[in-house]
Amino acid sequence: MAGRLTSSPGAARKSAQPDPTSADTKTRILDAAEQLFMEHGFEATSLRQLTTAASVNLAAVNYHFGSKEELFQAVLTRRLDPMNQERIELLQKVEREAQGKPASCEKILFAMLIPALRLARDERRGGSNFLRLLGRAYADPAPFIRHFLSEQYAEMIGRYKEAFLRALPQLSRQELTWRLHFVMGALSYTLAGTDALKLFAQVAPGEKENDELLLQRLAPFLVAGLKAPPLGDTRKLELVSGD
Amino acid sequence: MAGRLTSSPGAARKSAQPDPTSADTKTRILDAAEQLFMEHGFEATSLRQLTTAASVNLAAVNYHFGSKEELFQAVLTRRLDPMNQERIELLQKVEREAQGKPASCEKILFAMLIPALRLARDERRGGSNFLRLLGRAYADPAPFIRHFLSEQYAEMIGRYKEAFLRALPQLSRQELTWRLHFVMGALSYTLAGTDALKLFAQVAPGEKENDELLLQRLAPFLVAGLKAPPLGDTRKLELVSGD
DNA sequence: GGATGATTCAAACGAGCGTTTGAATCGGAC
DNA sequence: GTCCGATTCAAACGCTCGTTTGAATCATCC
Repeated sequence: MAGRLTSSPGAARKSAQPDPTSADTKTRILDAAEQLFMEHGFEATSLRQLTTAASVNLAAVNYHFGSKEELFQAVLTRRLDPMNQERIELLQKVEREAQGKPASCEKILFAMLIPALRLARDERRGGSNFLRLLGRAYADPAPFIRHFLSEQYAEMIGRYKEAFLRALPQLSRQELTWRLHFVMGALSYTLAGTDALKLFAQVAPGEKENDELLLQRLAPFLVAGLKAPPLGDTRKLELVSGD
Repeated sequence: MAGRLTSSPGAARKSAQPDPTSADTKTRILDAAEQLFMEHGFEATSLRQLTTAASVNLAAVNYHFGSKEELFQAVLTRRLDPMNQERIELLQKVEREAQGKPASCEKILFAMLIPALRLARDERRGGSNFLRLLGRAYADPAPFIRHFLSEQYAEMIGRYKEAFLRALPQLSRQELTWRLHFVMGALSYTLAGTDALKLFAQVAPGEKENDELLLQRLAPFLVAGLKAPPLGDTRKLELVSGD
């Protein structure tokens, strides 16, 4: 048996150009996995098609990552870690600029959206492919994916919740928890979308509906939802009354 | 070979009680499939565990439904068809009561949510299990699922879009298309949720956060988002400016 | 230039998959 | 009581899966 976990295996190589075929084996696997997991999902992507697409040997995945599951986590962590770190830093900057006063709801939300948008526009970091993968991972029932994501998101979400609580003092902590849930839902569903959009059709096909325009439409929707009067302030909804 | 597709195979039986083990074979398969597809997703659910859970023979799925994919569609269609039909009827009722004037945004939205809520509360129709399955199906990349869902939803969504257009004349058709997309995102993500909620934790564990309360929180959020001023009315968001 | 450890490779492993088969069984009609 | 189509059943088919193995290759240092 080769020394699979004795030391970080990829330590021998030196540089990595953005050339698709000449890159590091590890990187080639990650790139192909990002693409294929996004297109077909985790379960429906086989290591054989993945390693073929990456032009590496079948055994390379288990050698470099240990297992298919660990590969999936590596694919996510490569982009998610820096993105969430950037979100935290941006939030800190927003709060610094507010000088003790609560930052505005809009600015907090933008601090959350901007790193996602930057990532989507950066082809060197997977472009919008990765965000679509992330949106789908969010809805995946596999327990290891759910546990992994909740760990990756816990700190970032916690910090944003505190910031929103100060910006929206009329909301109880519980009410805000729900609304952040809705925000993440609309966001991840939208990012995962593209073809789901065809449900609603009529988006002019020639028009470049790029990610920036998308978030420009999403932001006002979410800000208005976050600022809506909480449940108790309006009359109770009459749901499920008799016909 | 038995006459697999010569006539509707289940036509010999007569009555079906809600007893879990004494029901129709077809029904037992559908019930088990609903549960397992919800828990593990389509790909990760094997016909062997499914037929074992339903206490039927392995071959019964192919005999009664033809294939695993067709079974999945049958699981969806059993609940989705009536629910979307109810949504359409409820919308017609709302528009009738408005007597020519555009119906209010709230009422249109409620007409969409109420059938989902009714289904969620009806244990005989799968309760909230099915809605969770539906939320996950919405994010599934498998093409046959996406095509199937877009067909199932096309008419309902189209009618609601026209109604919302009248209720929200300040929105362009394109803007509304996006907002309905966000609405469906928040809705399906929320319905698929349950354990995703633990991302945000702190929802008191003893408290019965049932589906009614959930939609009571979701509705004001969505209404506010739908009514938000469209993009052009506010200053352009300054995304991705330099630091 | 031989030793050493990291990496790649072809091949195989055992398991589980969706589906098919053909016989056994059932239940009502005649 | 016999027939017949509908249904159930145990067994197998062919295939693909993720993973493992042990030898071959490569790069590096002494």
